[in-house]
Amino acid sequence: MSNSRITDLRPGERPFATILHVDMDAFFVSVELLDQPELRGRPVVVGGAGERGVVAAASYEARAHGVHSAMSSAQARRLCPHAVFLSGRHHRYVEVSAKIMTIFRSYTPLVEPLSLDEAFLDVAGAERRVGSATTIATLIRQQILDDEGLTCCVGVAGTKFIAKLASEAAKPKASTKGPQFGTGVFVVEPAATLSFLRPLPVQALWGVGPATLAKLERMGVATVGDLADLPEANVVSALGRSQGHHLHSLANGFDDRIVEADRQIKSIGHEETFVKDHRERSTLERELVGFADAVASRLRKSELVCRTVQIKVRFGDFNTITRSATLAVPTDDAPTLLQTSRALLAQVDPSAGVRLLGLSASGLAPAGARQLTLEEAANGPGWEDASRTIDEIRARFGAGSIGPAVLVGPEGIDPKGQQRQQWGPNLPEDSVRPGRDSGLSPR
DNA sequence: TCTGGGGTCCTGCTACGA
DNA sequence: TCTGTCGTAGCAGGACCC
Repeated sequence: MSNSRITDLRPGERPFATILHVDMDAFFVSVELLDQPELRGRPVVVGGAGERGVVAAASYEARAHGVHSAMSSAQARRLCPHAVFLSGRHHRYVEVSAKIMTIFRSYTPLVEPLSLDEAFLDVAGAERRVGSATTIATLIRQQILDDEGLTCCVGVAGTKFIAKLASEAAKPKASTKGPQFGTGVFVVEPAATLSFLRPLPVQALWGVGPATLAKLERMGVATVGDLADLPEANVVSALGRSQGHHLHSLANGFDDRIVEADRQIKSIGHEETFVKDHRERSTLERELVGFADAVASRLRKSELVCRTVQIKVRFGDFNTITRSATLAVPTDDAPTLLQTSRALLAQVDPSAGVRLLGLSASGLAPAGARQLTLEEAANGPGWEDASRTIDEIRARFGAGSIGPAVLVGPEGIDPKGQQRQQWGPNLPEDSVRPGRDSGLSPR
């Protein structure tokens, strides 16, 4: 690396590629194939088992038929009727993800998980001990394969954003002849950043979705290079100051975001799409009991309290509204969340039919920072003791062992917040089937 | 025939106090 | 006392990500 090159570095860019973006291949599907190896080679779809679900992950065999994540389950079934549809086991993915993150942390403490199946790693400090970033990327891939039986792709670059694009370039591609294997590791040296970046379609930029893409297309922007060549003022005028500046910087290869190992969560929520739209307020209020219990439980598990309570209501026509309120005293208890969310729900007319209801808590702070109310100071905490006891019982006997009486049905307690319905409303047990042909018979 | 769940971040508007 | 300005907080909605 010459000195002249170093002076050419863009803000935030390392002189060498030391940032890794690791992305697991079709993670949820791959975990399912570990546990059900007889499904290997077949089109497998995780998610979309219900009527209103969407696809969370698709195997490369399913992708060859045009199935992709976020597609509605109905469309996925039309494109690939012989696929095996699985409803997903979130707890299992969390378990495997934790093992993978442990592997990452054995190389560097600077690990920023983005989701269960991807993370940024800053390996600048590990290079002297282990080897170059490319060597580390190769070692990590091999160890994940050896220890967990899973494959992944790694992008290596001088910034987070380029590393993420690089991992995309390393991925296998689906085709009708089966998956076309990628390189597994793709390195973009800082000197090659612009030549790698400029030909990419502008939607490759992080933050360009359908709405922004439409605006950019109206400006004649098709590639990242097109956007980079525009005066920043034009982009800011079209997209607003923050987004305009951000995207223009990314298009020119500038990205000064660091790998943050200890990012704080900003909100905790739970929402559900119902199998059928609900029109009765009493039904929605009953759902809120479970949501408040789930959110409060997660707040306590994270040792956090919240100041803001928000409900989200999506009607049958997909129109979505939110209502929020800020509490005088931060809380982590279910009765307060329930009382507040019910008051917010009272502002909403559900008669048009509610498709989805959600409850979230934000304005989070460490639980120790909570001030006692005058009442609590005088009488001692009341509900807090009960909440702690509930948490202890759940830790010992499982999430469904105790809960609000109103949620007790013939099957026992329905524990919300266990990711039961992560990819859409579940159908009754006997109507959720893995593919049209039971999913296990030979084709 | 549609469009999940769990998040983050940003923008525009309004209210309010200094 | 009235009016205008400014900063901030709260609220609602939108866009985006995996």
